[in-house]
Amino acid sequence: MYNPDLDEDKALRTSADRVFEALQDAIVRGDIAPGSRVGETELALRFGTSRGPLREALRRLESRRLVARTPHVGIRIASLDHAALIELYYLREALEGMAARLAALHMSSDEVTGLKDLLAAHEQDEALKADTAYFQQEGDFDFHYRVIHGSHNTTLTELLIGELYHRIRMYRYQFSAYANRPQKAFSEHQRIVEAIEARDGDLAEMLMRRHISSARQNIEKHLKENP
Amino acid sequence: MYNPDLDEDKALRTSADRVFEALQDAIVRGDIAPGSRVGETELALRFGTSRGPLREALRRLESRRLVARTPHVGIRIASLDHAALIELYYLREALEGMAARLAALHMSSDEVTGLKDLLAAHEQDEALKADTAYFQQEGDFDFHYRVIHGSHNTTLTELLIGELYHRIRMYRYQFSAYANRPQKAFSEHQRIVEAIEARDGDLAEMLMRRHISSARQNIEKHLKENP
DNA sequence: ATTCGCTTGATTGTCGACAATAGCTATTGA
DNA sequence: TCAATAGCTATTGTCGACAATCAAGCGAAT
Repeated sequence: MYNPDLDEDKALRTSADRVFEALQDAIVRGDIAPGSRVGETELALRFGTSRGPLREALRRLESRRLVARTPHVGIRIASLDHAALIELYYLREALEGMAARLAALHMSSDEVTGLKDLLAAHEQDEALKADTAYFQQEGDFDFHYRVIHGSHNTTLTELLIGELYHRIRMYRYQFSAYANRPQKAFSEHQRIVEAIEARDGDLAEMLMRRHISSARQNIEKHLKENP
Repeated sequence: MYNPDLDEDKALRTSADRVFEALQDAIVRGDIAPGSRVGETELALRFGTSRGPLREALRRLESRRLVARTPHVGIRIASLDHAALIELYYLREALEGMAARLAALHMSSDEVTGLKDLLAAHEQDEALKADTAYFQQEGDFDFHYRVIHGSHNTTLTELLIGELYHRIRMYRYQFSAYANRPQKAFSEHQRIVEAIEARDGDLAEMLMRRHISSARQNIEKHLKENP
């Protein structure tokens, strides 16, 4: 799977950058219990550094809402609540809808070809054929990453990939496998690519918004059935 | 004018928080030249603290893209380029369009009344009557703040107000007064409020998107004429 | 018994010193 | 004269120690 932070060329040299990366991964993957309080000394020891660089990493994670901090008390790992997850999907609907519109206008023909090839590869995927949730977990991100990058709007890309997607990934790790109907999602992906290839920005935006909106409704329905 | 960071209740006690606030303001207002390199010791002295808290503040400002940092070299104040400004307006179009849609669905009747009162007050504003740019600088933010809050989507609100608006304010301070046709903007605001009052989410979103889109086109036209 | 206040312990906030890296300068050789 | 290298200097990265603050536990008084 594509990892956005690898784009920051040059190995993350400073200790603060390393611990930022490692801690973010630990939080996203759930290695540290969501909502739990953790001490700075404990974390510094765990990641093999001192409290100085650790605190710098914490401030960046605070900006990404992956940890919450209260002065003189300590830090708390972000907890997952359903309301915030739904809110994130509204954000995705707006932002990725715009990304699809811009992708239809600005993607190079090479990028469009690459996107079509990606979908062709997905079509051969065994997990997709079996209608398993696996496709959603991995291939879905690839598709959305490509469309977002295709917008050629670096601010939009950095915002979606650099800040919001980590939270979405965290939710997926926690409540895994929503029965997201991979085959339905796949056909929606195909229609979006067709609109992009036709350079129809309006249609691409509308289809992407529907795609994400129905994913949200699916989650809401799932949450209503399983309290 | 409304300042979002005042919402974080309790006075910003820690030194890192104070310098974060102060430095952000200095950057936004242009007190520190955009694109200039600044030393950590120099900044620490200027804000009356040591390098520890200062570096924590810098990491948060780095997340907000107000400073850029290269390891072992130093930090550089964010520079303003026109391409990024245009990109920001596409983001605003998507996000504030969604905010207007949600505001139409979720705003309380008291909030709608308050919004109408705000517009009535703007109508009496001397600067607006004279079609001066001043209205755009201050009153415009108030209106947008209220709509964004009216969405009752805290993730969306924090993203727009906490992170993106500082960059927009920085641009406004730099290339001040775009001749944004305040009276035209005001009538657009009125139509948006009417749609919200009618609980017409589709219309509210469409009007907000047009409003921001035409502001962007106005800037693009202005930039084309003045290289 | 309950509540208020104090003491104590632990954790966070801050600072100054030391180590490491990058960029600049000067020197030397062709 | 120019280029390359080596040393130097200034700045950033890291660490450990000290100070400040909060929370919990204990005790006493109503």
